[in-house]
Amino acid sequence: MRRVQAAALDLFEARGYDAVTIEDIARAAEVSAPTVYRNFGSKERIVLWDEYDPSLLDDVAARLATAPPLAAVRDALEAALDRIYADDRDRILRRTRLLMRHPALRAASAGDQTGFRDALAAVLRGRRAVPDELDAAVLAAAVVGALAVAVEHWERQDGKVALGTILRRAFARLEAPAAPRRRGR
Amino acid sequence: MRRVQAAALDLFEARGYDAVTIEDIARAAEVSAPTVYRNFGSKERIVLWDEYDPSLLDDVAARLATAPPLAAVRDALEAALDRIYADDRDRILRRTRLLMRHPALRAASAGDQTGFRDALAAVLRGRRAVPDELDAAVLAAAVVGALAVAVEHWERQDGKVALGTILRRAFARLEAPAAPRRRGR
DNA sequence: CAGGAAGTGATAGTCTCTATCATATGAGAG
DNA sequence: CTCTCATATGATAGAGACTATCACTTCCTG
Repeated sequence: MRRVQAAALDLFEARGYDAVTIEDIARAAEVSAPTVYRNFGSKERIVLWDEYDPSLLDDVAARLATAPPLAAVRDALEAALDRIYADDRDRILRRTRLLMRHPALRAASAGDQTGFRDALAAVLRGRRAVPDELDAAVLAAAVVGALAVAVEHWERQDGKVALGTILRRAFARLEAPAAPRRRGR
Repeated sequence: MRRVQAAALDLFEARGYDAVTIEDIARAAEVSAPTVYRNFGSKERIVLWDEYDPSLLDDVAARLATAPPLAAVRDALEAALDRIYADDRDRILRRTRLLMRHPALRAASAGDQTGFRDALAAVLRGRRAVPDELDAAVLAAAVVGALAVAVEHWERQDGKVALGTILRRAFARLEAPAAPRRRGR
């Protein structure tokens, strides 16, 4: 599967997402087209595959016992980031770059974020950290939005500024949304 | 175009989104299939068409002169809502219902929200209300997320609670994200 | 009335994605 | 070693979304 994704990323970067067919990818990865679909389900999923870490929500739930909601999510995200940053940084950067340049991929990614938002809201409510349904959903949406914005900001600078740093700045803004001014960057 | 959308909504509700082909819609609306594509561009757009109001961003920009960012966006949204609520409430409810039940539509809608988020961030920055790029993007993402969550909450209750009320509650949560408790609902 | 712009329908074709079937590969039971 | 079953793969056929092109109509303008 990694071989298929790697071959697909190469082709997409070389020729553009729309100009590459599933047949091309299958041929480059030395598998058949139906196999690609069995593994990934759709063309977009080849790029989006592996985007999320299922243990992240467990970590959030654990941290909710001692920390306020926003801090719990922020710290869990930073910890997850540290874990994968060393190994997968370049691959994530490549995928994010593709993602931001092709509307079909952006839409699919945004759909994934909605799913993650719902899962996060369920954790916030389940742990009684934010009992009200609407409140939990609003917080989860804000958090997921901040994460997405941070990743896009990171990509726009070619990954030169550590993603953890940007994420902290984004969360700081979330925690004090009404205060437009902060110290100089 | 309204005739095509109305016919499509009827068919989607009766048979389910996936079971209806463009040919079916074209036949029901008494046009040809290529015409449907020329007008809407894609199957999802038939449902999503007319979702946004271009003058909304101008209104936000105007309000930024006198109000803080969150209040400006909130008031502009409520005003826009009041304007369309009387006429289009039922149609929006039907479309939202379809939207939440079919992953392809959810993803497309989420992609639109990303576009709206970027446009809103540009307005916040352009008016010097939130000069920093990341700050503006975080705020815009939080706002768009809150709006989406409010609309979904509204649909989940079959539109029985006024959308404006839900939106105000969502924004109240955004403005004080660190305070988990509020007065009883 | 002539000519041009814009919208429509018809047709053909590409590509994504699904379903089905046959085949191969590998693990465990006898 | 062989039989059996489960799983993965490939090949094929097909539906349907979407694009491109062409011819035709309509309507607007000079």
